[in-house]
Amino acid sequence: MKSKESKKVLRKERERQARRDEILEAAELVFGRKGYYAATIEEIAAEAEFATGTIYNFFDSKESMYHELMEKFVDEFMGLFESKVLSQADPRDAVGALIELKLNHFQKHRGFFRVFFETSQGSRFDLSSSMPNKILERYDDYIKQVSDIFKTGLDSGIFDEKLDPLYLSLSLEGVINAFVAYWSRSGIDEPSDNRLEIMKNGFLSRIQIKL
Amino acid sequence: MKSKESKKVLRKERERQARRDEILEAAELVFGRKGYYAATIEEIAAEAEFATGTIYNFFDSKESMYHELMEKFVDEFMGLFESKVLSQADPRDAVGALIELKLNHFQKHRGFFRVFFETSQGSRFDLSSSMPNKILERYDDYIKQVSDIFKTGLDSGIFDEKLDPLYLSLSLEGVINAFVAYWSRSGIDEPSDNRLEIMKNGFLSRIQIKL
Amino acid sequence: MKSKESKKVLRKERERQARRDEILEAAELVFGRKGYYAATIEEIAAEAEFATGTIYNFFDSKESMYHELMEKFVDEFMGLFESKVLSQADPRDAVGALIELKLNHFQKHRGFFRVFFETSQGSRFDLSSSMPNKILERYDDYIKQVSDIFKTGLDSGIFDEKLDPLYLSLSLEGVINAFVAYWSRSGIDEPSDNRLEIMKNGFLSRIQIKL
Amino acid sequence: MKSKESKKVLRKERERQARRDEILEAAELVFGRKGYYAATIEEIAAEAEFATGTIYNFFDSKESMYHELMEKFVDEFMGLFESKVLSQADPRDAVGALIELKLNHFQKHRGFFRVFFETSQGSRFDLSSSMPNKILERYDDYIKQVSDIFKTGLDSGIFDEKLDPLYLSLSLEGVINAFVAYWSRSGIDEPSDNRLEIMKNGFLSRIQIKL
DNA sequence: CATGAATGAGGTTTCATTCAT
DNA sequence: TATGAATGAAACCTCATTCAT
Repeated sequence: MKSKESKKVLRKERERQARRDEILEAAELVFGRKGYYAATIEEIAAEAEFATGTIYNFFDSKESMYHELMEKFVDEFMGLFESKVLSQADPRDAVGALIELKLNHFQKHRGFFRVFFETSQGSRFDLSSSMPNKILERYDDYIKQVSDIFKTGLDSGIFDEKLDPLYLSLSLEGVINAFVAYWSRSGIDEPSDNRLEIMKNGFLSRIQIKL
Repeated sequence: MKSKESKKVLRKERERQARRDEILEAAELVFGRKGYYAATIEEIAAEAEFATGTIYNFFDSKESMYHELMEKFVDEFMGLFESKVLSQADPRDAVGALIELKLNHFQKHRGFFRVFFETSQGSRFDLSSSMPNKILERYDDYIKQVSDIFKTGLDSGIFDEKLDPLYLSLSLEGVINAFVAYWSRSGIDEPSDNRLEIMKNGFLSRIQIKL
Repeated sequence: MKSKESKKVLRKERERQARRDEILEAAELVFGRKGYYAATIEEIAAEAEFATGTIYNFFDSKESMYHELMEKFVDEFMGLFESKVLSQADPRDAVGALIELKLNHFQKHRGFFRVFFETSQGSRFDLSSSMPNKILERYDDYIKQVSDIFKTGLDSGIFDEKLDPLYLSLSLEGVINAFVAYWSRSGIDEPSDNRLEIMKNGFLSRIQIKL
Repeated sequence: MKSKESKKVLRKERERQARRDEILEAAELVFGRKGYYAATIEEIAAEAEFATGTIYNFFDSKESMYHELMEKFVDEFMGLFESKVLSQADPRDAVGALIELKLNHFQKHRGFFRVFFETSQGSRFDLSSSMPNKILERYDDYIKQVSDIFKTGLDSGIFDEKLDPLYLSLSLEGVINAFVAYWSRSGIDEPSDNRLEIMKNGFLSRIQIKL
């Protein structure tokens, strides 16, 4: 049983974490709206309903806040990638799960997605910082894992043998990104099962062996 | 026959335009290297071998220079799109020509491509400005024209009828972008015929009616 | 006999004073380490093992805390000056006692000595405040008292008559300060009797009548 | 004979240097008035009659400006020390010249002297910066050179043999500093020959062999 | 009184833009 | 037109001080 004192400490710790998360959320919103440079700490603070200085009680700098956000974004995605995609035995299911995951994840982090995309496509904005490279490495790693899924499908004769796994992963990435961007642009918000079907059928049907 | 006076004016005008272009070229380089915000007028001026102030004899502001560059980028692409892609009678040739065009165009403007991509994917960096929207409109217009190509192919039974033209255009965009980004990231430079073949076969073979 | 109530009040008062002193001690440490500006209330609070806000239950501001510290430093010194130096009948003993006092006092408040020195040498850091001037006035007063010691010695033929009392006081100050600074710089800590002898002999032997 | 162009470049260079010097002068004034921390770039800029940003066309940062000033101060002093003091054959003349030099130099840089003193007495304000240590090293070097002067005098029997060279140098430093501070405090400005005599006689007569 | 998170004024620094030459 | 020094608005960040608990 925990002492009163220790409970109090825990509550404080929880509250602190909650405020941190609120700020991160605000930052995601503002970075998503404006991009890294045009976003100002003042705007993030206002969005989070705090004073400017308060932000610095939780984060060291604008840059580190951005990095944390980016990392959280990637971590969350990769966690789900492992649990929902890599766990699938059938490559077709894995690809389907991946499409679903990407659609959902980008739907959820709509605003920030664009900023992420900037950073993952060639190191933008601060070459001196090591973070973008870390992100890129993780991205390439992810691409490799997707390739392995396709490879399994190709080896087992499920997917058309004339295709290259890397080609397939990049294509899948590209197609999903293009659609997400398109839907995001057209301002339609609802996460539609319809979309999911379009993507799955569109992509999967193209690469499977025609019987 | 032109008068001496008018010839002189023309020469001056030509020279002015030449200097403008030099500056734009320098700007493309620097924006491509650093991104919009990290690029400074001073660096652009140095790259163009002019003084800082001189830039403002040709452009109103950093932003307008950027917009013009972007517009030029799009204009050039759309010009080629019309002359090389839309002119093709057979949709298969059109798609092939489009792939070739995009690869070449992005190869040529490698650095700026990233910046363009940032801006074309949703309105980035300055919502107050109307320019990004103009870009977006043109982009959507372009997508529509690509869709029409696919529609023609679907209607005439060349492409698999179960596919949606918009789906196909976005997919093509996405796939090419993903590959360009990947190749750009891996630092391999040579404009390879090989690549062109990979893309053409990879994409076209997937969507044509199997006989 | 004191009432219970009054005793309690006294105890509380004593405890309050004790906490004040702890804070002042911590402040002396931190000011000595970092100087006035680089010292932060947070660091002082941490050193005193209090929360930041608590400091303000005892002091109005960083500045007033600093002033009080400085005043305490001077008060303590002047108290000892009166009891140990001015009480000496023989000017030679008085000068010896003064040298000993300064060495000990600066040894004890080593860190803060530098900060004190900054402030005592002309009005440093905040001209709007009247406090530094009070310090300077007391310092000049002290110099006058030291001069009187020398004057007594000169009048009674103990010190060489050709010397000026003010000259002698300032010289004594300067010589001691230079040595203290030198020893402090070289990092040697031990309060050495040796040093005391060096200073006493060095200074006194120079100014006494040679027989 | 120089070309017109090269003359122009030289003139520009001279003017730039002149403006740099004006800023340094303003900085010396303000640092002298307020100390390093309380001095603001804005105040320095105002004093130099420039806009805030202009300062940064000449100096990298507040800190580097301060360092340059300090270094200039020391360089100038050390240059004169070599040419006017070390050149003296007779140690008595050397000591006399040193006293004169210090009085003049501190008279000239009255305000900054206090700041210099802060920094040379134990490293104040930014321990992470390497400059204060460099200053301290140079100061200790200087003390060593002064010691050598006294050593020469002691070895040749001019000064009283019972004295220690290091003791003498530190004493000389201390005495002069105390006097300069005193005179500076009392607000009397004129560089008086009288003062020079007081110092020379007061110090030199004390340490020479009485015949 | 003690706490420590929140505040926001103020300082340093950058850089697009202007303007006198 | 070309120049590049000067400008000053605006951004990031620190830290003395306040205040609700």
